[in-house]
This record gives sequence, C-alpha cells and structure tokens, in this order.
Amino acid sequence: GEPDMAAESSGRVDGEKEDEGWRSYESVFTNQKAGMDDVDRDWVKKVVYENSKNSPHFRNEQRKAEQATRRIQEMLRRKEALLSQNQLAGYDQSAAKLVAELEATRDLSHWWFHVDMDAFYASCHELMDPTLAGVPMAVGGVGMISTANYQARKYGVRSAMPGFIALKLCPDLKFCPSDFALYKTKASEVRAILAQYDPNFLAAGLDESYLDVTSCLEARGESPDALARCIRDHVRRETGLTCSIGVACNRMLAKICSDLNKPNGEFVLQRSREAVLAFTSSLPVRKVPGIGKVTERILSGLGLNLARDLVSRSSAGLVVALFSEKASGALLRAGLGLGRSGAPDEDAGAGRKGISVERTFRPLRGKGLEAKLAEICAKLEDAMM
DNA sequence: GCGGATCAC
DNA sequence: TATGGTGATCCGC
Repeated sequence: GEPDMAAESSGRVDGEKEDEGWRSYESVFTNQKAGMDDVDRDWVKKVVYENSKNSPHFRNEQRKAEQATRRIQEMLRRKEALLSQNQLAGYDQSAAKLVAELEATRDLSHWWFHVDMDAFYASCHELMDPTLAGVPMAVGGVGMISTANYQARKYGVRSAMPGFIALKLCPDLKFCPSDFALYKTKASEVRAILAQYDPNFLAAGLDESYLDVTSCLEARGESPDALARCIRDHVRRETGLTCSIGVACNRMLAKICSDLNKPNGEFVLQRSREAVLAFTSSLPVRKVPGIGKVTERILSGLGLNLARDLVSRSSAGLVVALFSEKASGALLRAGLGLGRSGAPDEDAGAGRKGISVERTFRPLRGKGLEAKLAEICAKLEDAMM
C-alpha cells in the first residue's frame, strides 16, 4: 500500500497542510514506561493528538504548558542576571558547603527493598479470569483507564489514558470495571507475606511496599539478590501475582530500582558510595520521585538532565540560587543519591490531614449548578462520617 | 490562611 | 461523544 499512501499525501488539496501539531504535543502517554519499549511512540503521539486537539481538556493542557514555559523563561532570565553580575561564585561556595553537609549524612548501613506489584489491578482481574491474560485488557472504562495489562501496553495503552483513545490504539481492547474490594483482598494477602520479612514494613498504596531487610538478611546469612528472588517467588507462589523489587541502601533509590527490570524482575544497587554516585551519574532526573513533568522541563532548560548534574561543581550553585531552600535541598539530595533510610517517621502517617470529594461533570450552562454542588457536598458529608 | 501548582498513585 | 479522584506539600500572596 505504500504507493497509495504516497499518492494520497501528495494529492492533497492546494493550501491544505497536514496537521503536524502532534509532533510537538508531548502528552504524558508517550514517555518511557515499563512494557512499552516496542511501542511506536510517534504513532501513539499522533493518535492521542488527533483525538485530543479540539477538546477543552487539550486547551487546558496547553494553558498549563504555556504557564510552565513562562516560569522556565523567568528562571533562565534570573540565571543570566546572576551570570552577568558574577554572583554565581557566592552560590557555588554555599552549595559546596551544603553538599558536604549532606554527604556527611549518607547512611549505607541499611538494605531497603521496594516491592512493586506488576500491573496490579489488571493482574488481579487475570487471576479471576485467566482468559484475560492472553488478550489486551485495561481496568476502567471508555472514560478513563487506571491500568493496563502488558498485552495492552504493547499498543501504547497505559494508565491515566482515556478509554476511547485506548480503543483507537487497540480496537480489541477489553475493559474490566474497577473492583476495589478485589484489590484490597489481594493486597492484604501480599502484605501478610511481606510482613514475614519485615514486620514493620511500610505500605505505600495498595501495590507498593518498603521493607527494611537489614536484620532479616543477617539472620538468614543471605545475599540481597537471593532474598529478593525468594520474596518474589513466595509472593507468586501464594498469590499468583508477580512483583518487581528494587534493592538499595535507602527508600528513594530502592523505589527507582524497582522500576528498572519491571515486570517480574529485580535490580540491586550495591551499597557503596561509589556505586550510588555511578548510579545517579546516568539517572535521568525524571526518575527521581518528586521530580515530575514541569520540574524536568525546568531542569532541562538549565542543562541539568541527569541526577548527578544537580550536584556538579558547575551547577550546584545554580540550583541553590534559583530554587527555594526546600526545593534545592531536595534536588541536591537526589543528586547525591540520598534518601530516607531510617525507620519511617512515626507521625508521618499519623492521620489524614484533609478530606475531599470532587466530580467531573458536563457543562450545565448555569442550570442546576446549585443542585450539583449540594450533591457533591452530601457526598463529602458521607465521607466524613 | 488560602488558592494554585505540582506530584504520586 | 468522550480526559479520574484523593491526598499531600510547597509557594506566593
């Protein structure tokens, strides 16, 4: 069909240009994700763009992107001002001091496991109906997908994607409505197993847990690799679910590591300063928890693409100069590969600090807005009881 | 103290 | 046809 395609694209009506907007439309659906190595990203990008470009949602995304662009330009202006006034040297000095202080807090004495269930919701449904495992399937509906199995990911279908767009990418996609009772049941089965390796393990959502296995390893006289394999086998044997495990000296690094050999794999980062710094030297900043799409763009604008760049002699001062104290501290820590390695803060998860209910609804053109508000308030009232 | 922005899941 | 919901934190007013 190639000649036909060529004829079609050259036979366009005069003055009509093919819409190339998709090339610059960086939706969240095209970045690298586990199971999506073989996806034709340009094709996905194009399909998402074609199905998005005229929607209110798209215009809102554009508004947000433009605002981020202005923020980045403002930071770059401040950088140029500092450079032209030769003020960076002072920041370089205070940054060097901060980095030294942070380095002194490095703790290599723990072994942390981050256990991350593979495509958790989708895998739960596959357990209930094994025929689902062989076909592309997503949890959710035409409105929104919360996760997709690996069959579906081959087509570019992924979490947080609207189902109607996923259907364009994969017309045979099967949907499973969410079943939180099922996920909670399976999650507690998994947690019962993990508690055998660290009774104080830290659950992060239904499908992620952090385990401090330092003492467990000593008691068993085992290597981290062997224990990770043992836990994954144990979970699979007793629940039928696979997981991936990241192993490192702190929770931040362990979390990054659990993603590296997903699904059904593990990654061990050796417990030495050299190994950690070598790791951050090739680690894209976007992999660091807390650095999202916007911060990645800002850092990229400053020429900072790898975590180690954040603490380099030439740019740590820039980070300190341009970001707030909290933000720069977090960035420098990330660059050094520092993270929490002690027992989880007692009062950190002490209690919920807020409660909210929100609903998306179609435009009401002023009519029925108060009724809608009352309805949502009633749901909030329920949630508070 | 509040609302907007950002981020994670 | 059509793009979720909850909670947390930070920051600038």
